[in-house]
Amino acid sequence: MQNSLLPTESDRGRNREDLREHNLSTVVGLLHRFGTLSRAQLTSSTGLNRTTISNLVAELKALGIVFESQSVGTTGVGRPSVMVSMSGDVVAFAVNTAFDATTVGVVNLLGQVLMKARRPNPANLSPVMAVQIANDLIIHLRAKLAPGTRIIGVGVAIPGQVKVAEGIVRFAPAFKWINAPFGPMLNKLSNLPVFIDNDASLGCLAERTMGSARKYKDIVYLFGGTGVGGGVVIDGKQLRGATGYASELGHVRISDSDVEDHSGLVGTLESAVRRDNLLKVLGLKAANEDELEAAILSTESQEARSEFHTQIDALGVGVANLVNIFNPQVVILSGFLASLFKFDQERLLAGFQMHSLVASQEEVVVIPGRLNANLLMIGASELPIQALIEAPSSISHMPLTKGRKKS
Amino acid sequence: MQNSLLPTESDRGRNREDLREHNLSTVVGLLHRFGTLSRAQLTSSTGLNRTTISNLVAELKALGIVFESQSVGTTGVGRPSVMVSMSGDVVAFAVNTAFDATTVGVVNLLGQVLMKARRPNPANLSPVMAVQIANDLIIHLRAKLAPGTRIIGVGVAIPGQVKVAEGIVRFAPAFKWINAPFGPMLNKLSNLPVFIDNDASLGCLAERTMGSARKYKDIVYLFGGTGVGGGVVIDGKQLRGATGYASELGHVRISDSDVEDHSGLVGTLESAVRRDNLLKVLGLKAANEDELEAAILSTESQEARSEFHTQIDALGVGVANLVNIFNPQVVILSGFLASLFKFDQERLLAGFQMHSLVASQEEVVVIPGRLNANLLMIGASELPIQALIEAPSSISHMPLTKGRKKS
DNA sequence: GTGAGTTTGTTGTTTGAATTGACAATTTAC
DNA sequence: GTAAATTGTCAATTCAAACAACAAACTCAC
Repeated sequence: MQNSLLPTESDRGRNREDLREHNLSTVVGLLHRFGTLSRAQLTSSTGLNRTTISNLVAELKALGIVFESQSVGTTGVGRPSVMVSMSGDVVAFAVNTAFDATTVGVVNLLGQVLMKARRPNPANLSPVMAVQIANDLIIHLRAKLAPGTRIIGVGVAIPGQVKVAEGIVRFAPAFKWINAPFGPMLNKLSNLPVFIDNDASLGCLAERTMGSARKYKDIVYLFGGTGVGGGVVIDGKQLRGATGYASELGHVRISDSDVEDHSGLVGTLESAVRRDNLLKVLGLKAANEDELEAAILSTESQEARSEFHTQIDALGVGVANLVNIFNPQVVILSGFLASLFKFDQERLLAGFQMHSLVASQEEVVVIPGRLNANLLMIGASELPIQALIEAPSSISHMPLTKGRKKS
Repeated sequence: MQNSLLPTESDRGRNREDLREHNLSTVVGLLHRFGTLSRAQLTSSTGLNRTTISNLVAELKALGIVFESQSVGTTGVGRPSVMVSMSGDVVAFAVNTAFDATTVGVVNLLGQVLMKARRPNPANLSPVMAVQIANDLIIHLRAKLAPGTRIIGVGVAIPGQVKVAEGIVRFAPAFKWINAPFGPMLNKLSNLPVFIDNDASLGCLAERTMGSARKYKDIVYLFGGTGVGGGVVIDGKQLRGATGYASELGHVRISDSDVEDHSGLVGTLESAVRRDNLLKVLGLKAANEDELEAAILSTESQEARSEFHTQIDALGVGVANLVNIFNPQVVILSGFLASLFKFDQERLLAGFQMHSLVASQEEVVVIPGRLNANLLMIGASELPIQALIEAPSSISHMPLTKGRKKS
């Protein structure tokens, strides 16, 4: 065999166990998206036999991932079907290490944020300190969990480029981190499986699971915060790239300008569409999302409105480029990009249409994101949840909180 | 159930038949990539049992997709393993409807082009005429096929945007076609399964299967012909987008210029990196690939070299953008883009590095394409071949050429 | 209220793809 | 020539999904 052409993981064959795991995975995935489904609905969605669904659900019940309940209300003729729901006793920790503060949340399998804790970050936050803070908050929340709660892992959202497979933060400009092994360190402290990814990519996952993009499977997502980040979902799967750095949509060069963005690249979308300029023309020192949006939508200043128009035009080019490249079903604008969108939707769409191919633009919708406060909590929790969905029986190795739950 | 959240195809469960088909598919896919493998190699690559591989190969042999032969030469200790190869009796037709001519080829499962036929296109080629010409050439070649040859379908490369699922050419600027149902028409005439896609996307597939990108599974491909087209492979799978228009990488706006490209978009990569300008500064009226490359590499004209530099700088920006977006393992430059790359590789790489993120650029290689003459023959044939790989047992429904083959 | 019709859950049986174990075949190494 | 190693083959086993038959629980028409 030519040793330069090695067979990859996808060349593996499948046996009966893989078949079973796949079907378990399919059921868990459906329940995660839909919350509660009847066994009859699972049967028709999966195309599997009644008996098989019955067995699969029984196994998931034994694993503690789902529970069954009687259907309430009328459902039509015939024997009412048993309802299957995600267990509330299975949770993931979500960590968002942002510039100003670290937030940790407890999220259940339905994407509900059960608890949250926040601690401000010190200046010059080092990776070690960041991991320590995250772990402290995890310990704090873990103590409050009901006895018998099963923890499937920790998902971490980082404002920077992440080597996903190894859990290494390759470069986080906000903290000036280079090659910080955040994942392995937090794993060692917390003794839990840790998954890390870029914050914007996780925002995209959140909108797909619980937000504006639930209906879609080909999604381009742009988030405007300090900088501009992005996420992409293709055929239901997150775009990660060879090493996990993909979907840096803010760093696409769209003009000849030599204005720098936060990573030092010139003429990029992030260099043209920027929150700091919005604050400046609005005369604001600082503002949260809602305050900024209110100011944008209410200002009468011509200077400010002119700046909005400039930024909207640049955003239109950025969106057009991404539509030409990805031909998505939907483009989600989040953060202050959603505010710009609301300020002058027509202008944005006109600019977008001017710069994208007719065919690609005709079936795409551009809409604002829906999630705000819990965006990154939900997004980060998706990482361990997706891992659970891919291999449901792995849950039997996960730790259980001390104490005994009433059965 | 919320009817706005319908379960999709990927929510289907799997049964034993799907399991079998998947394993057959895995074996065929390996053989397509590697040509010939021993049963022992198949066993270790797939992780399946010896007995299972034996059964799978026997079934594929019965389907006529593979054949077995004794291993030649020494292979080490132990009983020598039986070699398994792709059958030479199974072929696909490849159609390339280009501006000046239509080319049809016969390609076997190993990606070898067995025969080729070409006919110039008349001016103002209509879709009906194009289909007629393609079908004539198919009939011509079909008559020459050895008796007993099995035909799995037709793959068509079109210079334009294609609604892949429906086989409709949405827009082909070279022919001024709009919504031409090329696929259904050719299917009706030829009575064969027809698959259509954009030519650059198929060039990408070809380089992945038989060319420079064989080793990689995350690939960005740029082709410079009349215009600039692109193709993307993510984790071994072609990027198609929601309707099939994805990877229009030439139409990404990279500057403030208002120069139009062939689709009327301004400031795009295609508007800046253009063959016609190269020909002009070189004083050429027309040239094939090799002539153009020779002229580029040998000219002493300062005006020409200055134009090359301008185009290379634009190409550097384009490549940087794509690396930021996709984080691929490799970027393949094909057509005259490969010639520009060869003209001044350092300048291109320097420009690319200036405009891409450090992390994303550090593990990517930029290389020229390797396939030339048969690029689109191989690429187009990949469409029916991929369909066969996905569902190997479907071959039993495929037509056989008349006559009886010696068994 | 009753019975017909409909849909779902359950139980026991069947099916078939992959695996296992035992043994034969064929090579290399000494 | 014999031992060790690797591969092919056959019979038996395993087990996830499907199937068939029946029971359970509902709606609807009367």
